[in-house]
Amino acid sequence: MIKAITGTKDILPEDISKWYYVENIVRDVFSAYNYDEIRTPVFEETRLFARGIGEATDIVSKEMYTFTDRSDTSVTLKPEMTAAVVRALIEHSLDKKKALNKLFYISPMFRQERPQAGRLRQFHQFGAEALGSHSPMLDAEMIITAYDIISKFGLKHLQVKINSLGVPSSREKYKEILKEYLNPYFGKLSQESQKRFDINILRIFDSKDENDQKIMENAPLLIEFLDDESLEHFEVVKSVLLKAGIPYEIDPKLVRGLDYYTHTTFEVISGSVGSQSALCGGGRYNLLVEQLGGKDTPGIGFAAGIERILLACENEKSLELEDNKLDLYIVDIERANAEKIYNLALYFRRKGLKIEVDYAGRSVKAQMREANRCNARYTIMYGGEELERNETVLKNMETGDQKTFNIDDLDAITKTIVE
RNA sequence: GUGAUCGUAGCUCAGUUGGUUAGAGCGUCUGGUUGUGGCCCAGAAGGUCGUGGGUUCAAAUCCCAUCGUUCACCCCA
Repeated sequence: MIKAITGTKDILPEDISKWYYVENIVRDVFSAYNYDEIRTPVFEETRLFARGIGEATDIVSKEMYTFTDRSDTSVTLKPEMTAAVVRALIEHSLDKKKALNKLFYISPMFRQERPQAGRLRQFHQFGAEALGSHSPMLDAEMIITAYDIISKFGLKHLQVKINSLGVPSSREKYKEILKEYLNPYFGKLSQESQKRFDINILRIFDSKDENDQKIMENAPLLIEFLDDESLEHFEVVKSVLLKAGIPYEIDPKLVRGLDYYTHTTFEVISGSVGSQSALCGGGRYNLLVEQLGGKDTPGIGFAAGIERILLACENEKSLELEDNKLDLYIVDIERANAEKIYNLALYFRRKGLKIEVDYAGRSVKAQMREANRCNARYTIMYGGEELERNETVLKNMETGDQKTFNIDDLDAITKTIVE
């Protein structure tokens, strides 16, 4: 048997209503904040991601689906969306047509990691990118938008964490200070953290090792070394969030792994998805557009994992989905009127009603069972002596009531069903 | 990439110290008289016991390999 690739999942009909539910909310809320949808190809030239995300990041160095196509171009299935959106912005000069571009997307992403709860190799994200403004109001708005969307799924115990990474120069300075602080403890750090010391020292804050955490308790924090402008920017973000009633907390240890972040970073965390608790993550990236060959354009964005959100919703049983109901099932009493019944079905279907009939010539009992399984609101019992009198029976499946109609009076039948 | 875990019908699982034709519940299909569902009852279909080797008179059960699952680490949404 050929199976789906490791880390990929079929979304079966029984689950599709959840996806519609999520996607509808996402589109509605983004629309309220005046975001327009953008769709980019699933694959791009490899160097876009290498340059945009950072050669040294885990995503680029060991997680991308990269291959050469038949014309020897190295292409990569998109592992995240920001670089692709920025590429499109530059390529189509969107920044010149409009001062501020507010874009959202819903799209599959690909990363070759070991699957676990809340992590797949093909997974789906929705997210947004706003390009063209330095305003801290926009940072706050982005966080509010993300929070608004996720709140609509009825999840409890959400945490919003924010931090500021400042500008690269102060961050570099800070890294040196952190190195000085950690040097005496180096031998006591966990192996993982010893590696991080050189590769990405900020990540040591994230360590799950108890001893590491103890050492980091008294470490100097990046936020203490921010320049005045970054601090002021951060102050505005916080005050807007406060007024909007977003229950945020400042997490000086919140470090994002992608190279392009500057200033504000944030995450929305849920306690009900297992170990991969970040439902959503994002931040400001003022240098990325220029880095990818565009004009100096500030940007900010976030991405949210749809599978993780659905996992949280399932664990909290927070989604209230309506049953998928069939309007009408037409039962062929004598199993001899297939063609007439099909035409009848056609009539109702073209009226926009959801109709099913039996294709297997089964017994009335079997057809009724099938109607029931389909959650049919009504059945028509077609045939028999009623048909001889040019009549047919409409049965309400919930109450069991039956009404007789003239077979030609389809309007009356439609009316009853629609009501 | 590392560690652990599990792999028996469509689904959830049972299968005793290796011993005859591998079981249950749910689901599916049919039927419980002539044209009516949800409950109930009866019957039927459905399994290369993940795959490949090995040990043994005998393997779903023991050993090895391999593929896959799940969870965690790393990292990230």
